[in-house]
Amino acid sequence: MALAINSAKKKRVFDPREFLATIGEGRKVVPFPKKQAIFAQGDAADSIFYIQEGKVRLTVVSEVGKEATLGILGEGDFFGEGGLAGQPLRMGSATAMTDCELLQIDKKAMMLALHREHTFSDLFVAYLLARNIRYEEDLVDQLFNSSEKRLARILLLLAHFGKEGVPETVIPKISQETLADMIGTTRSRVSFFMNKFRKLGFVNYNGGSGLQVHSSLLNVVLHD
Amino acid sequence: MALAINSAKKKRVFDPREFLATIGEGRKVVPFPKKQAIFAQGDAADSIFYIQEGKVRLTVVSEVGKEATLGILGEGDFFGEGGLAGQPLRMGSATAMTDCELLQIDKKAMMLALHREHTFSDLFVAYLLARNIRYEEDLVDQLFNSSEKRLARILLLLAHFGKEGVPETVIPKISQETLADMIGTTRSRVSFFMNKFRKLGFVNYNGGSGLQVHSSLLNVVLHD
DNA sequence: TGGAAAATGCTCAATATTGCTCATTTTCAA
DNA sequence: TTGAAAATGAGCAATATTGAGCATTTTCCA
Repeated sequence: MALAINSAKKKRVFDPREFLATIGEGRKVVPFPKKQAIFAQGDAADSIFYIQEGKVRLTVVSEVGKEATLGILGEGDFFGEGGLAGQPLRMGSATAMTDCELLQIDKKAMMLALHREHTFSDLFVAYLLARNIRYEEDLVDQLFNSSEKRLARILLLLAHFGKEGVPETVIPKISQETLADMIGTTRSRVSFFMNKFRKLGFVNYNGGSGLQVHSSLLNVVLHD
Repeated sequence: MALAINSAKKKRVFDPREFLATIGEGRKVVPFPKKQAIFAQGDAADSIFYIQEGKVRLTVVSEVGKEATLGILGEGDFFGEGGLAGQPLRMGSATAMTDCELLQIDKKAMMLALHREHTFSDLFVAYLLARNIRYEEDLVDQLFNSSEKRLARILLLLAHFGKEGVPETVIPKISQETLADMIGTTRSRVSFFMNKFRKLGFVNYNGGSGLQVHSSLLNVVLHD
């Protein structure tokens, strides 16, 4: 499903970690081992998270049990902010994809922090704006593109989800099932297109754990 | 296409209009007659808008000329905020659906205003959070539901897009073409489902300009 | 009010997508 | 290392969707 592969890695004039550390009460650093659930759909939404380290996957499960992946977030991203908008319960689940170090902030403490420090408030607004733009792009992608193009787009995004600025041509392990959940199609389809892409030389993956993406070639798929 | 029928009508502890009026420089009230373009995809994005009165439609056009409607906004909504996040150009177009009275605020003035008044900053953050939630819902809708369900959902949302709290059972004039753009399908499909819904008694529309929605019945479609 | 433009309802063939199933291959923890 | 679980590649019939075209009906403005 239309995944948001965020990574709020901007030039750091202001270090949110440093500021967040100054929130006394209502804040704690929590480590999560790989695969652990951070929160589940339906839990009370009384805190928000900031990723200090690691990758987190956000998912939603439909009434009939279908799963969608709404985003894969990385260092510098916030998540679980729905509570701030008055949502009493988590609308989806969050799971650690790698070992993570998260900063968990109580809703109340977060609101106070937003008032205390303009720079922090600015950072949060910037984050929300970026997230909005990303959701909008995902939506547009869903509305305009076929599942083949959506797959190509997600692969490209994943390929650039590497370290600071350095495009990874090798995508970390990700199952076809998850890819299907990300672009809103079935695993059949993903398998079909992945093999097509492979035969055409757009991607490379042979048993090995890594998936190699040839960005410029995949771009062709995206733009017809 | 996955339209966001927003309407930021909350309890008003703080009147944004009043505060916005105090921004001296860099702010002006602009009237837009029905159907007039407010800005177009590709324009410079150097201001943001606040809707004082009227309805505005946000659209995007794809490379191949397909059009998507990203949202229909109403009183109390902001739009064109992409510039605040650093987007130099408009990523889509905004058009007045009715006669509108908009407050246009320069990017710089907006940023100053966010600093000057905490309450305003809070309001804007709340708006962004609400928008995020809405985009997320639209995305989930796209990922999970068939076009028939998406149409049902949009009709329900439009039906509740009325005056403060009072659900409208009659939806203002909206073409099947626009509906198709909103849910990401073709007019054929919309025509097909609209007639199906009509035959089943879920909606009513006979030439007359209004479309009547039987919410509880349509809800059945949505939940199978 | 007369027309032109827009919107609607329908049909149809060509595709795309789903939702299975099944046989292998890979991965991973005990 | 080994066995169970997860992931993959394929095939296939049933559906859903697209993208056209075309005849009416409605809308709306000059």
